[in-house]
Amino acid sequence: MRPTVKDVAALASVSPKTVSNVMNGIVYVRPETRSRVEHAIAQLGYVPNLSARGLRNGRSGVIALAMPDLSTPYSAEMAHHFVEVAHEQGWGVQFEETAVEPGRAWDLVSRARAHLVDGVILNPIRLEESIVTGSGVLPPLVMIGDVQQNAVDQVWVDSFAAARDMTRHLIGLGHRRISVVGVIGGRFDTATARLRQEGYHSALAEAGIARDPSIELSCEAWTPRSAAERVSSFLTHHDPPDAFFCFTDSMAIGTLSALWSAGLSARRAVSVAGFDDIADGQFATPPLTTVTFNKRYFAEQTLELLVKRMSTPDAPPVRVAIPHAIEARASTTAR
Amino acid sequence: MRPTVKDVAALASVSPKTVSNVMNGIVYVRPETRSRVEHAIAQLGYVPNLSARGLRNGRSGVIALAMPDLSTPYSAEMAHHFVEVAHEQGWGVQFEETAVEPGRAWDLVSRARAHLVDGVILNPIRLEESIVTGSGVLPPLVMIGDVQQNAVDQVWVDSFAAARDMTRHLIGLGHRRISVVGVIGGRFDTATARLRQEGYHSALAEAGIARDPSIELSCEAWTPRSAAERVSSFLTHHDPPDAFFCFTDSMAIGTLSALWSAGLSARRAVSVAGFDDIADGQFATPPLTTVTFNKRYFAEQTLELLVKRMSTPDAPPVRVAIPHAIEARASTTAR
DNA sequence: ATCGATGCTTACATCGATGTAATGGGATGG
DNA sequence: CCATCCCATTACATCGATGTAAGCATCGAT
Repeated sequence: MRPTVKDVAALASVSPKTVSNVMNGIVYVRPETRSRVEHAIAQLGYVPNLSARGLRNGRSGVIALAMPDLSTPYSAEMAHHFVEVAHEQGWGVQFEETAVEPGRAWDLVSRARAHLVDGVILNPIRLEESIVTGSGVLPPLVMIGDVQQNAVDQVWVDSFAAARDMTRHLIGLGHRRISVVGVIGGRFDTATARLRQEGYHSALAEAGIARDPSIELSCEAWTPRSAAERVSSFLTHHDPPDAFFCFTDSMAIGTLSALWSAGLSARRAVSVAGFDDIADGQFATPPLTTVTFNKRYFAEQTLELLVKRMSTPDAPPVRVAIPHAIEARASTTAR
Repeated sequence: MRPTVKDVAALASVSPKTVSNVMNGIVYVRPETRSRVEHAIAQLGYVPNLSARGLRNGRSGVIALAMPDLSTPYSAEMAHHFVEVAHEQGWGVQFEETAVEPGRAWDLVSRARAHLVDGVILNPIRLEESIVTGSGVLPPLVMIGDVQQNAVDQVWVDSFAAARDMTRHLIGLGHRRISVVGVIGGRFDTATARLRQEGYHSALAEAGIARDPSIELSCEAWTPRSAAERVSSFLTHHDPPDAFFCFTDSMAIGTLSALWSAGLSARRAVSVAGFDDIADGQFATPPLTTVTFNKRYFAEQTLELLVKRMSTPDAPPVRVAIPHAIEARASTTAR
């Protein structure tokens, strides 16, 4: 049977509350009493029951992180940083995946309200209306990503500006016929895709390049497979463009693969750029030019917002933009 | 203020316990009463407080997953499957990373004992003696990976056999001078590296090929970067081998990158094989030959063991091996 | 020596859900 | 029409930690 405060108290000949005082360290406890209690704790191997503590003071010390799909390298890197930063501050992190089925995000928010988690970091693909307009009070919640809303705190990278900057970069290298991979289309429509597409259009416009819908390629999913298939089928019917700007590194990797299959060396013939700066992008062949941002900083800012929100639930929502930059590597070259 | 069973009970004109009975569904409740209660629950937006429930019946409904580094594609894919399988069975999953600092795994086990999690899935790199020999009772615990022990349940892929099979595959393609990447050496020493190295040696021996320590390359970490650096420096001093067998796909990707930088096309000149079958391996250039296994099945088996362990803590430990296979792709070709 | 103040420690109630044992109402059979 | 049994429902206690307010020393000052 696991020892409780009672057992510790009995062994140390004090009351349960004194044990609690020793552990929480807010109230002053005589040094001699303290050491007796600490000794008893060590001797019994006592560990506080967090369910009981959570019930009593309404905090579990756990936050939830909801991402569309944990298995993608991008999500994994973000998750890594969130777990690290949270851990350093004493938080546990519980995971959810939201892409698997609709409504998952809502489940999660419910669980938050069930007090198993004290707050939620949510990365929606689309705006789940149910969350923001949901009946009742929302748990402390920070959204990450591009979804446009102003009901809750949000941390994001400016997809529009970043996509515009990347397109400018490609234009600066002398490319004119720049294909984009991952635009909205078919069943696929996300805030992120929309914004990146607009950023691309904006850069084209300012350079006086006409849009060509036939080289704006949509994918069923933002995966290497989907991009590879789309680009392959494109290449069988069209001349290769000067460059491919893929809306994620994963799709860029798929695109490189498709070019390789088609016998086109990305270095010589066609530039390829990505977005997200995932670790493996540096080791693609050739190393991938991409949009980078400080993921660790992103996680820190998000957690800071979340913790603030916990203490001041009624403060007006805040939006924080994380700076981005173009990381030029060998996959994009001058024409 | 969040509604409680009491509020629901009052609204439905029943007792709190009846509300509980409706929700847990074990005791029969008259349909009319049931619907009245359900209506009240919906109307109030009632969600049970899991801390309270956890306190009362000693279960939190959450398990912990501890992996060395969540940001690697391999860990991410495994994590994805664990989260999915667990979710389907109603479990929440809490994450920990163990590679960051020694002792992290032990913290985790403590937290388990604190009843915030009902069980732990642990992927150690080395055997943390403290865990198995640790004082007191262990929480329900399943280890995944190659670490040799027989104190607790374990699920694993037979690294020795798989590495032997892959080496046989390369030998079968006509390769004789087969370099391995990721062997133990320097500060780096893991059970997995050791077993894969032994499997490699075993296949060499049965083919009558002499071992050549100068082509057994150790890396500081099992990352693309580390492998790329190691292989690059190797290639500046030695002739390229017939093939590289990398102990993970991540290292294989780094190796491909190094070969590319050195101006060697992996397709024509040098075969490269990996291990783990991460998603991006298929989209490497060329697509990566690798050791594959059913990750979803791995997760299912692990969770099954964990749940069994929860109900029968004193049953003898079990070890489950997950079948593996060689997935031959374009990165390995006949000589 | 007594009063008051200071401050460590204690008893008790509480958080919310649920197992246990008792209660009450209704149906059935004689 | 009454006794009996059955079963849905209820009152109460409980899980473990901790806030609240009372209690009890000890010490200093008058």
